[in-house]
Amino acid sequence: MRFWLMKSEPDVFSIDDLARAKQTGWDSVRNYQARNSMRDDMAVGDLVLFYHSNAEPSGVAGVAKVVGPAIADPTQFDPKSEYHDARSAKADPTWLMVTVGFVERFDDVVSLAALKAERSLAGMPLLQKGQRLSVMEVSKAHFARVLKLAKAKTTVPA
DNA sequence: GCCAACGTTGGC
DNA sequence: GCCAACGTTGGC
Repeated sequence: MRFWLMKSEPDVFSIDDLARAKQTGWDSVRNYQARNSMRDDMAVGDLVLFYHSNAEPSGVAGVAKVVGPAIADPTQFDPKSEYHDARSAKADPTWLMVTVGFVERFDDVVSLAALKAERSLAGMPLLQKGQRLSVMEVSKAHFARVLKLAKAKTTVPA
């Protein structure tokens, strides 16, 4: 299995929203690299760090899990959606989404500052200058380290 | 609100 | 295919 980090603005959809909803289609991704990760590299059962961006503070707020494979993102076909894409054909959708389920909400967000202060996380893609991807892979070691910083109940399978 | 960094678009 | 202009992300 693989490990991931997915960003969401908590004003739009937070870890608490996911806890209430139990699961959600990770729609509205409009970046090809992120789409390709969902389409080609994510599998049901993979674990996800749920990251709050543009937040106070920004950081990892909990754990989620991939519970459904990449399927067409319905917002691309909705003319009323701000994510509508008139160029996308139903037979060959441009944009995809996986379904993500709730696993755990951390008692305290592991802030970006705390992640940066952790030397063993220095190689994390999230912490590299200029990166803006909303879906990115996390190594097992980095994933486990973040869980430890969060005093998480979730554990990484052996 | 500012702005650095990066992705996308479109003219040529 | 190049690259300038523009749009978006996201920390601060």
